[in-house]
Amino acid sequence: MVTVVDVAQRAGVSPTTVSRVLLSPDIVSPGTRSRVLEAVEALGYQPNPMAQGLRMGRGRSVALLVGDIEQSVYSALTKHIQAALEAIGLELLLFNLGHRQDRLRGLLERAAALRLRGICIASSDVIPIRELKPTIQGLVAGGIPVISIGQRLERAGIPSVAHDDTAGVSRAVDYLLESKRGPVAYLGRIKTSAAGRARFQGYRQALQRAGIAVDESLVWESQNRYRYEAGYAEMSEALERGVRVRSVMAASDELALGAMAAALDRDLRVPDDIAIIGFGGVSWGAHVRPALSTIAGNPEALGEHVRGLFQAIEDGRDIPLRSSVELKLVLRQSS
Amino acid sequence: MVTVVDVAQRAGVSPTTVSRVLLSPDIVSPGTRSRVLEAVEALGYQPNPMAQGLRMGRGRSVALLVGDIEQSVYSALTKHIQAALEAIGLELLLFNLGHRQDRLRGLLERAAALRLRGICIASSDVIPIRELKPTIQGLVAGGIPVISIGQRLERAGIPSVAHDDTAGVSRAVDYLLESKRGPVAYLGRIKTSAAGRARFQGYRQALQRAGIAVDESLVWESQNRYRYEAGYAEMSEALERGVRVRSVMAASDELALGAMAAALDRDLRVPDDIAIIGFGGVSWGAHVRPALSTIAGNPEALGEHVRGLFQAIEDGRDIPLRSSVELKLVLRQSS
DNA sequence: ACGATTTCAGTTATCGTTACCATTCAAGCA
DNA sequence: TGCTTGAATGGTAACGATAACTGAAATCGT
Repeated sequence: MVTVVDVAQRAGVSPTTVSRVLLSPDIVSPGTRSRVLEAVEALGYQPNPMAQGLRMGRGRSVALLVGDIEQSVYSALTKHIQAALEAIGLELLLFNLGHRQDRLRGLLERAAALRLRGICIASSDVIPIRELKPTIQGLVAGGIPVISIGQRLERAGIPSVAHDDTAGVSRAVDYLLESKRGPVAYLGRIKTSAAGRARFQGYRQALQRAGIAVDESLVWESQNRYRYEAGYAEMSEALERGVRVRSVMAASDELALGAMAAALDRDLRVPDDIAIIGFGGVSWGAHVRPALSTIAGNPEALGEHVRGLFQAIEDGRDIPLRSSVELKLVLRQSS
Repeated sequence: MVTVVDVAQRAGVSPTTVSRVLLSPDIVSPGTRSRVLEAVEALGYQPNPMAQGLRMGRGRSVALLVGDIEQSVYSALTKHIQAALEAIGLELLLFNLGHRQDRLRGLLERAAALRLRGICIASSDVIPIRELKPTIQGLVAGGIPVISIGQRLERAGIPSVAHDDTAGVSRAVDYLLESKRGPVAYLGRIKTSAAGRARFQGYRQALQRAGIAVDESLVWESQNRYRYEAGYAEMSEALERGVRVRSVMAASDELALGAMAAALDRDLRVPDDIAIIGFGGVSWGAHVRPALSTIAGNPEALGEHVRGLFQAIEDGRDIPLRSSVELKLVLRQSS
């Protein structure tokens, strides 16, 4: 492998100068600079990141701790974060949490030794933040920024970038209300997570604006996470009970699909008998029949924000504790 | 941060001994060893990976070059590969190719400088292998193994682990034939990729075993990759033409879903009028109505194989140029 | 035209670890 | 006993890069 010394020899300068040309070109005279650059080019020199990392006290990789890469929300996010980091010359070290808290803890403890450039936590699972806070503060104090994506952790002092769930759901419920189909039900977990609360809050806000009181029999609080079966079960149950409902705002696309399947299995027509809007904007939503209307996330914008944050960090600027990204309402066949 | 020197002082030995305890414990006397271990424990020492990497000439990270992490095949694979690598103390550096050849090339060229432990290419896209071969050979010669996952590149000398597509499709077509519904169509790209050829080969083998000649009007060669719209278009067209067909073997789940939608849109019943089996085993296949029968991949087994390969590499053993993983036929409602 | 300041490049030390060689000491053997 | 052999450990020099310091030349102001 070709090293700084090789380049230096070829350019007739010292290794330091080579380093300078690469890191802060403006403090080197134009003549020397171009000679060095030429040598770099000719020899195909690429700095050894481990030597750099050792010397500078930190590497070029950012760890992404993701809830479950297999879920499309996370894989989409991962894709854009990777692109965003690559755009500013950083690498993505991927760790799949698989929804296990102990792994998060362990990873966070290893992080300092890894000399990471930063840590992104992208998980919608409940994070034992109280317990983790000292570890995280230690990391931040040691120069390793920790940010949360998709889950608001700003109250714990962790810069967070997330979608504005309340506004998104609110807009979708507005739409369902405007179509004047009758009662709108809400399907999703509410109390178990901040995101759940935020989404439900959007539902309440929309009803409130329309001057409608929340009917408890139309709030179906699914217990079994955000999965398909729960949606199917809740919808089936409501239909069994004979609840009068013309549209459903589901807090996830899986739930929505489950609810839709339950309705279809009972020979109800979607959207004629029941309109359904999901949340998440997963790609398969467009391919099921009827195609699922949904409140889609904007992973690209999320990625851009992350890029902005890291760029700010690199430049030594302060970063905001809270940033929001707008969701968008994607209307397809189901509503 | 605590270093070897700190540990050495506390244990009353030299840094060399500490290093030895950690890397080859058996050449240190039990007494010293336990004293060192105790000091490591007490101080919470964690080796600096960059210093190690610099000294030893390579790091602990493996790059995964993935076609498109957003596709569930790849995200599932990524998940298991990450777990497999972590199990042997390696880290996963993720790069999303986004189906762009130039990126693959660029990444491969940067790889040597990154001092990677290895490179996994997981892409079903056409790889300009002839052009890339010298670069890859350079990497291998430089001690960085390159392996392919999901695409057979063994003819180019690249160790590959992939599903046995031919056997999988063959088994599924056997099943469709056995149900005696009549003509079985094949839907998918054939000539454009080795995987396409392998899958089609499975179709041919099954027909051949059953003593049936391949009917060209039942072979629908979709041009537009493996996507939904292509499936929809091909199926529609065949139906328009009045082709007599009772079941469809689709080379991807997206194609299958497209074909299914086309059939459904023409008021045909699935599986009663037309049975459909897809390929890929994506998770949403279970959630669409009717639930999609499919030939499912086995990403976990793939991950295990990769772990085996890297373990072998670490141990200095030779690795096989070709390994296969069995697909499994998942029968749901559509067949 | 002379000292003060700036610009530019080189020298040296260091980041934390491990490989190589040297050293010590005990055991084995004739 | 004296010599070889081996096990166990320590000293030191790298790995490849950069930061702090140093020195020389160039620029500046008056």
